Amino acid sequence: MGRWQPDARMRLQEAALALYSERGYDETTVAQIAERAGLTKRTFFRYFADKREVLFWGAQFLEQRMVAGIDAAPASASVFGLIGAALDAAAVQFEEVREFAGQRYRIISSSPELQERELIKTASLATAIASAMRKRGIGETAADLAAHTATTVMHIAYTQWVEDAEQRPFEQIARQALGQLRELVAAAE
Amino acid sequence: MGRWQPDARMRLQEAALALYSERGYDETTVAQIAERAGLTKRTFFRYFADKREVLFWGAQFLEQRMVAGIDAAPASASVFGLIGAALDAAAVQFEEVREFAGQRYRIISSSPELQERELIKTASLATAIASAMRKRGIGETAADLAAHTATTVMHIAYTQWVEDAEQRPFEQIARQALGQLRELVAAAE
DNA sequence: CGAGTGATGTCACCTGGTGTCATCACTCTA
DNA sequence: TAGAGTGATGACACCAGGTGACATCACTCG
Repeated sequence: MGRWQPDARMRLQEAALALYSERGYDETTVAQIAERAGLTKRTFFRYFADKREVLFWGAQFLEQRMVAGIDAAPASASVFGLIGAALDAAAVQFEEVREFAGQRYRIISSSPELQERELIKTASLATAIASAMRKRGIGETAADLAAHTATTVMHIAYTQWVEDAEQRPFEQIARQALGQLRELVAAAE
Repeated sequence: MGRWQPDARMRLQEAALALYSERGYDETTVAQIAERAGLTKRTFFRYFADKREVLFWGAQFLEQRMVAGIDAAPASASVFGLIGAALDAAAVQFEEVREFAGQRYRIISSSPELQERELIKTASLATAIASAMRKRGIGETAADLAAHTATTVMHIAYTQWVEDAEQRPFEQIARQALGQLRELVAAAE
C-alpha cells in the first residue's frame, strides 16, 4: 500500500462520471470533482490535461486494438477487409466496457464541448489506422479514405449499438452498416 | 453611415486572422483582437460565441450550398451521384475564398483547439447533408453513411487542394478522390 | 423636444488552467 | 537509525476566457 490513497486517477474518473451525470457537465466544476475524490483541483490537472479528458481515458486502448487488428489481418486481405478487421477489434473493446458505455454516451451527447473532444479523438484514431494501412503498402489517399470510412462506420454503428433495444452485439451492427456502405457505393450509376 | 464604425464583425474577423497568423492562436488574447478592431473584449463576445468561432463564420454558407446542390440534383441521381453534387457545390464556395483558404488552414492546423471546432462544424455539416438525403427518400443509415462519406472526401480533397503545387481546382481533386473511394470499395473481396 | 432603441463600454465575477514552492510520508543509504 | 532524497499532493497566486448587469451615447421617431 502506498503513502497516499491509491488509484487517484480512477477515483477522479468515477467522481467526474457521477457528477457529470447527476448535475450535468457544465454545472460541474473541477473543484467539485476533486473534492469528491478527496483531492484538490491542482491534482486533477496533474492527471488530466483538462476537464474533458477525464472522459476519454481509454481511447488509447481502442486505437491499439484496432491497429493490432489490421496488423494481424492475413496478407491476402483487401482494403475493405482491413476495415472489417479494425471494426472487429473495436467490437472487443466496446463489449468490455458496455456497462459504462451508455452513461458515457449520454454525457457526451449533452455537451458540444465533449462532442468536439470525441471528434478529435476519432480523427486521431483515423490517422493511426491510416498509418497501419500504409504500412501494408496501401497508397496515401486510399489509406486515408479507408481509415475515415472505418471510423465513420464505427461511429454510426456505436450510436445504434448503445441505443439498441435488442442489445445486439456491436460486431453485428457494424457488419451490417459496412454492408450497406458497400451496396451504396456499388449502386453508383 | 451609422452611429458607430460599421462592420464591427468583419473588423474583428480581420484582426483575429491577422493576430493569429502573426503571433499564434494561443498567444493572442481576445482583448488584443478587440483592441486592434477598436472595440472591447465584451463586444467581441457579442459577435462570436468564443475565441474560436471567429474563424468559422462562413460554415453556414457552405452548408447551405451543399444542401442546395443535393436538392437541385436530378431525381434520377444515385446516392453516389448526390455525393458528387454536394462536392461540386462545395467547390464553388472554396474557389470563392481561395485567397484566405491557405492562411486560415495554417492557423487551424496549428491548434488542436481549432481542429476540434473544425471537426464539429464538419459533423454538423454531415448532419445537414444526411437530412437533405433523407428528404429524397434515402434510408437513415444510408443517408448517414453517404453524408459522412461526402464530408470525408471533401476534407481529404480540401487538404490536398490548399497545398496543391499545381493549383488544380478543388472540383478536380475531389472527383479524383471520390473515384478512388469507389475503386477501393468495389475491390472488396 | 423628449421618449425610445440598439450597439457599445464598464465593471465585477466565476471557472478553467498553470507556475511555483511548501509539505509530508515514505525509501534508501551510510 | 539519522538524514538525505523522492514523488505525490496541497497551497497560493495568477492569467485568460467567458458572462451578467447596468451605464452610456448617438441616433430615430412621433
